[in-house]
Formats: sequence, structure tokens, C-alpha cells
Amino acid sequence: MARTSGSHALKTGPKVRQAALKLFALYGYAAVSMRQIAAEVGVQVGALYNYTPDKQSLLYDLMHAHLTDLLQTWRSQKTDIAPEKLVLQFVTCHLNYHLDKSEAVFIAYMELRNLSELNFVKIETLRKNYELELESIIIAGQRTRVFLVEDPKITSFAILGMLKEVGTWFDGEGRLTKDEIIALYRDLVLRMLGVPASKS
Amino acid sequence: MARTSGSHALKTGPKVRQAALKLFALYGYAAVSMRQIAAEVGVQVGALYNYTPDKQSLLYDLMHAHLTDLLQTWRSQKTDIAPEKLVLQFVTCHLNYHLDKSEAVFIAYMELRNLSELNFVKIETLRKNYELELESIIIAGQRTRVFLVEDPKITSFAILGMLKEVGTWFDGEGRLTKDEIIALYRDLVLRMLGVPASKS
DNA sequence: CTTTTATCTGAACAAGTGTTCATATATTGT
DNA sequence: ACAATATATGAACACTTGTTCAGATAAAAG
Repeated sequence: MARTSGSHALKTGPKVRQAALKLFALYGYAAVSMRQIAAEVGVQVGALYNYTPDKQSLLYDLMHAHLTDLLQTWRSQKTDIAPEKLVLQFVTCHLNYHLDKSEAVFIAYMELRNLSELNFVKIETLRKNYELELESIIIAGQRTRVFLVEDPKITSFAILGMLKEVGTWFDGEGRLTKDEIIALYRDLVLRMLGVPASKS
Repeated sequence: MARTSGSHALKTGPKVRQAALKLFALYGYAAVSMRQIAAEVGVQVGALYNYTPDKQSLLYDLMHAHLTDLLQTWRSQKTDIAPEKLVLQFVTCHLNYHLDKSEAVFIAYMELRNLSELNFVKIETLRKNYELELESIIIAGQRTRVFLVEDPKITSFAILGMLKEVGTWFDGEGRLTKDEIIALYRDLVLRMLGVPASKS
């Protein structure tokens, strides 16, 4: 026997995913060819098929990895119990993640329609799970009357939409730092939830 | 002389744009071929080039028409002067438009990166103009202290992002009617602007 | 050093791409 | 009816697409 797996595979594999991530985010899945990805990796087209059965799986794997990572990140960070603290933790975690890994986040939002039907269902389930984290916080806060909301589902959609938008303009070189932006959005979220402004 | 323009042209031209609108919204610009558009119209590929010089212009024209229509719609509807009334008019107008013409709206958000550099600049200018309408309302309200906001630009981004999200899930068949949804968002916007809840 | 095998190349495949154009078809004004 | 011309066809163009695979290359195990 000779050559147990992993002389170049452990180097090229990640490179392929990274190249696909970058190019998909930049030009869109449908507009990027396997040859472009190969060129970015520094390899011929055929070699890509040692790391993905097809182009579609490449997209799916990127989105799946992102969403499970996002969910795991949040679940490992949330510590508070009180809804008004917990929701601020969520906003902070969410924005930090989205501003740091903007490419993966962008793809996960934009390329849903390029997934096969089966893959779409799986990805949508993951996303729903994540979004329900926020909704359940809002419902909990509504029950204990620390949040004053009319419709928890709409409110959670509204908050998530608002937070999503940040990724479209933040580039780390603007007028505000990441932490300043996060502070502004934490305040906006509290207002949306009907939490009186803290007297600081 | 014979045949002044417009026997089929006035029928096929709009059909082409409508087919492109539908297909671009459904599958994305890059994933839709001129032959698919032709098939949707019920015509051969070559005929499309009587109505657009190329595929790129088809996309640009759709986005341009949408954005000028949106801007004009808003400017013809705004009547109030008081910022707290005006901002509610904006939200209502924006949501009504977005929920009624979701395909055009969707394309205008999603297909920016498929525009040529020149076309991109033109479209971005139009969008900026529209978004500045909201920002200027917020600034006006901030000056007269009817709005209590920390950062008008971020607040307007947040509101627009929140409103944009609605188009991704509203399909007219959900739990809430369009007017109920608009009412909820009007309330959320007032909260974000620091306007005390009206006692009704 | 030799053998084994993971990895990569380079070429090929059939199908699809946007665009062009000579030719045919309808429709309109006279 | 005829002439003029706006529209549509259908084939062709050169090129790109995702995917496959026999064969070359290189690295590790014996």
C-alpha cells in the first residue's frame, strides 16, 4: 500500500471551496464557470472533480457549511436567559458573524434559487431553524411583558431584514466602526421591541 | 410607403420585457437564455433583437424602468409636509409598490452585479436618489425633534432593509392582508424613529 | 528502489451560449 | 392589386458550458 489520502487533497480541497466562495459571491453562481474556479485555484478543470461531484454540490456544501456554522456559533454563545439580554446577544452575535463572513452570508441569501429542489429544502430548514431562534426570544419576552410587540413573527422578520441589509454596504472602511454599528442596531432592535430607552 | 411601425411591435415588445421580467425574477439573469425568453414570448430567438440590442440592455431597461417608475410614483404621491406624516406616506407607498410589483423589485435588488459598469453606475444613482428621499425625511424630523434618532443614515438603511425583506415572503396568501402588514410596519418605523406610540 | 495509488493534466464530448443575417412572411398605405 | 417595409424565421457563427476519462505525474509505503 502507498499514499494514504491527503498529500495535496487537504490543501486543494479547501482551496477549491474558498475559490468558489469568492467567485460565487462576486459574480453569482450561474455566472461563474468551473474553469474560472479552477484558474483561481491554479489547477485544471478536471481536478476539481476530485473534490466535488458537480458544481451544484459545491454550492450546496458552501451554504450548508455556512448555516450550520452560524447556528452552532449562536448556540455556543448564548448564555443569558432574560429575553431583553438574550436578544441583544443575538443581535451582536449575528452582526459580528455577518460582517466577518460576508461572502458566505451573501451566497446563502442570493443563491437559493440555484439549488436543486432537494437541496433547497434542506437549506431552507436550516435557515428557518436559525430564524426561529430570534422569534422564540421575542415570544418569550412578549409573554413576560418585557417586550411590547404586536406580531412576533413579523417583528422577527423585520429585525432580520434590517440586520441583513448591513452586509450590503459595510466594508470596514466607512464612517463607523463595527462596534459602533452594532451599538446602533442594538438600540434600534430594542425600540422595535418596545423596550424603554435605558437611562445612561 | 407602407407599414408605419407598430403592427406586432407594439404587442411583441412589451411581451419580450414581460417574459424577461418573469424569467429573470424566477431563475436569475445569468441562468436565463435568450432562447428561453423567446420561447416564453412564443417567437424565435432572432426576433428578440428587434426589441433589444442585446441581453444586457434588456436587463438594464427593466431595472431602469422600474426605478424611474418607483421614484415617480413616490414623488407624485407625497403630499404631506410634516415629517411624521410624510414618513408614514413613504412606508405605505413603498410597501404597496413592492408588494404589487415584486418581480421588478426583486430583479433590481438581485441583478446589480450583472450590469455593465456603466449601466451599474446609472442604476445605482437612481436607487440612491430614491433612498435619499427617506433619509431626508428623517433628517428633517430630527431637526424639528419629532424624530429621536442617533444616526439618520443608518436608520434609513435599517428601515429600507426591513421593508425590503417583506418582498421575500409575502405572497398574498398568508395569515395577514397587505394592509395589516403595512400597518405593522408603519408602527415599527415610528418606533425606530423614536416617535411615542399614539394613544388610540 | 519499486510498487502503489492519490492527484492532476489535457483533450475530448455533446449541448448550450449570445448574436447575426439572408430570406421569408405579414401587414399596411396607396 | 400592388408595392413597400416592419417583423419573424431558421440556420449559421464562434465560443463557452459542465462533465468524463485515459494517461501522466508525484508522493508515500514496503
